[in-house]
Amino acid sequence: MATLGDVAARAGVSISSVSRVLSNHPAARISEATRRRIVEAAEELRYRPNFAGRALKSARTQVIGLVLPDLTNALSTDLMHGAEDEAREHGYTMLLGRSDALSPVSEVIARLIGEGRVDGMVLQLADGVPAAGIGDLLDTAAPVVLLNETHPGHVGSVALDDVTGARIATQHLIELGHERIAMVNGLPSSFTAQRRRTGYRTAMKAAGLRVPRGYETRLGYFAPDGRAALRRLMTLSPAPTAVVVANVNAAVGLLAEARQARIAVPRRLSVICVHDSWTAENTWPPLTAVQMQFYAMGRAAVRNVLDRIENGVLRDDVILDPPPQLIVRNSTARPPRATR
Amino acid sequence: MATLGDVAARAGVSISSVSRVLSNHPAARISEATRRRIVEAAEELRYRPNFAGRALKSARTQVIGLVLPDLTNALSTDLMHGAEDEAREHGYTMLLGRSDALSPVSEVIARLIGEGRVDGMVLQLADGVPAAGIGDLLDTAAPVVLLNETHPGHVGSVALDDVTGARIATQHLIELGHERIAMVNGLPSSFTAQRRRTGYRTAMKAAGLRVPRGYETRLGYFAPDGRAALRRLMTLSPAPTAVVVANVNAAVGLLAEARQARIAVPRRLSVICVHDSWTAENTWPPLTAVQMQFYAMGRAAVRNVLDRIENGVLRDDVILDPPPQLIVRNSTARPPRATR
DNA sequence: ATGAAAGCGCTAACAA
DNA sequence: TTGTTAGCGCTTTCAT
Repeated sequence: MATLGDVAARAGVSISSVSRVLSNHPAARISEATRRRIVEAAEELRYRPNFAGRALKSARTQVIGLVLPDLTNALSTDLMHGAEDEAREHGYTMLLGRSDALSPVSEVIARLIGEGRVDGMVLQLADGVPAAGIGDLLDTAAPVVLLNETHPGHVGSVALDDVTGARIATQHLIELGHERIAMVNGLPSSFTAQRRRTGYRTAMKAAGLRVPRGYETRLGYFAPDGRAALRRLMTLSPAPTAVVVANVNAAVGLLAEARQARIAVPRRLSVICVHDSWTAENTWPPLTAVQMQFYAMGRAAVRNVLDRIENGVLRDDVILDPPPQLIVRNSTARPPRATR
Repeated sequence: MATLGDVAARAGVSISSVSRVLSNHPAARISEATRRRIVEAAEELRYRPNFAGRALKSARTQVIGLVLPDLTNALSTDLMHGAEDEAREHGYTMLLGRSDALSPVSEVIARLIGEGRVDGMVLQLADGVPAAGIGDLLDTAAPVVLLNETHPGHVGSVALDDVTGARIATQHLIELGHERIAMVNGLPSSFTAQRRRTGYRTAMKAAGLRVPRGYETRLGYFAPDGRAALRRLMTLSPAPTAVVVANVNAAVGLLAEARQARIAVPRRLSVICVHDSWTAENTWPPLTAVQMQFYAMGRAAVRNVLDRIENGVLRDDVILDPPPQLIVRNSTARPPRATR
């Protein structure tokens, strides 16, 4: 690979002139002729600035890490796209990482920030990883912004408006005339699950509806969790006529379980979920969902990190605009006669 | 962040001794006492080797890039896990990248390899990106291994045994007694689609079955493509009694479309797909599928790159072991009476 | 307007 | 066994 020295030799100028021209130094006073010779030489040699050299000198990598617990979630895609778009517009590159049992958060942070691989990072903890344990990990050389999570004493987070999302979902069922509305939620330790629970309870309370014992399950966000939740709910008496599922993947599982148990959706049970993705369009019946703004969250998260890096601004963000949006498909309907 | 110099000062030794100890230099003859003092000092200062410094000196990053067109495919997860496991075992870090319209392959390669960010990379092209255009991009400073793709004159690729996978799927339908078997495939330009087509045709020919005009659609691997394919197939006369779908996402869409068009699966139409994922368990009916070995492919891809980097070995791999595996669920059955 | 030179953190060849 | 030193590619201050 060609270095600055190679380009300088070819253009017949000094290394520093080449550096000034190729890195668009603003205060560089370079004659047009020299500039042209340099640019030409660089192109001929297909010069590319060496990442390590630049990073070593400037103590900056122009890289932002995005660390997620599970990358194969249709929702992560939107998030990543938003983050990448925002990063690219500011001249940064995204480095996608994964955190799991084998590479715990502390290890990933040490590797990315401790070794100087990134200038900052966006971190989403896996459900069940207590934010409590990561306290001092957040006070590092580079800013860490938490996604859908807060940590006492740590400023720098971005979250969706989960409360509103769950409230919209619950209200939709209430408006259809349901009164026995259950909630299938994520683990109790999950930050988003707690907020979605608040949205659900707020809407129920505002409508003067009770939440009977057992109407809230908190088993997790995956398809098998949704299946298990439905089995549990249908043993209750009276059984719910509608259910708010806090996550689209769990809803897909719940719907499949309903088929198997011969519970007609939406005739006997209405199902709505928080989160939308292509899978929701391809269930049967197609899932009514509340679309959450993952793309916007991705952009906001990177903006939050960059504002910290470049302007020293500390901030907690909640994505209010655009707001969560109800997408009505076919898994919700009025409740069965008997209960009205 | 602490540097080698800091550690050296604290331990009262020279920088090079510290370097030797902390990077486990094999031929280093260091007294136990010194070694202990150094290790202690490093721990107290929470020393981490600076990535840029090390990379600049050694011209190695110990990073492998994994660049995929779309990371939110349940199948990519397995692939990534395999790649990461293999990389970690060899002391390498994975850098996940994405290639799409905004950051075309050439741009991504230039950035990762041209700027020296990775020591090698695994690249999967998006369907529809002609491999032809990437010729000289592959002759770079670092090895590029293609996933599910080959390029004339380029050695270094890893592929699944698509032919066998599609053959197994087709044979399953044949064994059930089907004779009018259609195939819903990916785009004609797709490498995997071509190979799966071969598997399908081989099985059909071996069984002495014809492939009537129109029985092969090649619209793509996404859910809407599967829907469109089904609509097209059902206008044919005679219509197929079974269909091999080349991808699980397309199969999910096809199944939803079948519901909507009131085509009973598997009573009137059997559906089997190549690829398995959690979504296949949660359709209705649950999808019979041929599981492909994505995890193994991920491991093999990284091994291929590392063998190239560390031993100079050039190789094209096809994952034969473990072989594709039939997972029978409920979307396949014997054909309807009339056709037997 | 251009060049010389120092130094970022690290490794390794060489010296002691 | 341990230390000194050069240099990887780059940016930037200081000279000219």
